[in-house]
Amino acid sequence: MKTDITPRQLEIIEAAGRLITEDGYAMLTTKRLAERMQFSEAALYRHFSSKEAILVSMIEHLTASVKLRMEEVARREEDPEPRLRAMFESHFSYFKAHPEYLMAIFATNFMESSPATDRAIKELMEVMRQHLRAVVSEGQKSGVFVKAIPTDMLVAIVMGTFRLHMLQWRISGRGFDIARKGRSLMDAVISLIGTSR
Amino acid sequence: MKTDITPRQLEIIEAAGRLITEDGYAMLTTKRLAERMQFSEAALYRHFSSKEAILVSMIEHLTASVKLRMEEVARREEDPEPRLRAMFESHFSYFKAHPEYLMAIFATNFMESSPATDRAIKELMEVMRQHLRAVVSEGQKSGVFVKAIPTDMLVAIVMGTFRLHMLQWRISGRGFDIARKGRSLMDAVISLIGTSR
DNA sequence: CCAAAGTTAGTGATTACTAACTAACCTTGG
DNA sequence: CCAAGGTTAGTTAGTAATCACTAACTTTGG
Repeated sequence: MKTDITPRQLEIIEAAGRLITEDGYAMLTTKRLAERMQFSEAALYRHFSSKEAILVSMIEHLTASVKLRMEEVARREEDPEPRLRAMFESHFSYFKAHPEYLMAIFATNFMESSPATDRAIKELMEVMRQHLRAVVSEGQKSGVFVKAIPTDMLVAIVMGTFRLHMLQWRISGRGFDIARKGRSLMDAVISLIGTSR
Repeated sequence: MKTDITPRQLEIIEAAGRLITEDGYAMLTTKRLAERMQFSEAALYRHFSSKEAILVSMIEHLTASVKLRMEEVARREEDPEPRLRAMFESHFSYFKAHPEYLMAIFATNFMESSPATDRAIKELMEVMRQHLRAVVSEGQKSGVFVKAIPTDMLVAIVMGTFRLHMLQWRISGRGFDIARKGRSLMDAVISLIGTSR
């Protein structure tokens, strides 16, 4: 897995993400992407070996960002509950600033279209899950989250709620404040899985 | 919205769903669909006016099924808690029997590819949400579900958990028992949003 | 008999990608 | 110092393959 990327490659990735977020995955064509980049179709292939490579690179870029941000949060916030909150805050502000990567969260539909893309998406989901699992598990140990329910189930509940929130934001055309609404939604979830109530 | 469908149309819809679930949406082409149906491409157009119409018809068919099943459950189970459980039981056994419609749950990704498909998918999500909202709201009124959290948030949590469960089932290649695992996951969710604990 | 459901043989449009060429910008050796 | 050579990033003009879809004709069941 290559994670190093040239500035020009990043521009292309961002443009591709924007196209998908705006008009859907089916509308991401090399022609349209080249138009957006204000250069010819052939120029794309000076930076990427294939269209698939652009997608994979984009998902890997997002994965790297998630890793970085989650590790930063883990360093900043020690206690499970504020840390869980901070993790979502980080996601919300990131996607607010980079809505072009929203599609990667829901990329599961063009899954099975190519093994490489498939793998990259699974990796992204897994990275998110692992970071979530760590904090939830710790919270259970320290007694702030309920112990009666298996860690993986709590993780599934939290992650599922987060994903649906992102999806509804996207469906609404980003028509509401993802951070504000997300904060209160996550407050609700945390209060539910919390032991204090 | 047309919901009446010929037997032959249903066969085509099922074949299309199977193709998408097996190989991804990008692999649903008129050529491959015709091959599956063991007839020529042109024959497709004796039953549907366009490829888009097939998709829309498929989603509407699923929507109709959801409506029917949820109404049946509402008639069978009065109390909110067992009714919520029965709703998910119904979904699990339905998708177990008809995995070809799984993609429609995640269809939100190829949204914006066409307005008609877009509308049909939104309608499906809305129908599911409304049935869920009804039972959750009733449970809050009767005091079996927590009142401190707004209905719509509880609905988002339950629905998000359900969707992620379905997604993981799909990612795993339907490699586990969706009903068994789903039952305990939903037990966990219901215990969390319940007032008894 | 005729309509419903199939066939063959195409259509133009679009797709991702490539070959061949070039202008501008390093790098390096005499 | 400076020119020869190499690299980078662009260009134009294609390519074969595939796409959804159609026209015109045929078969068949009630």
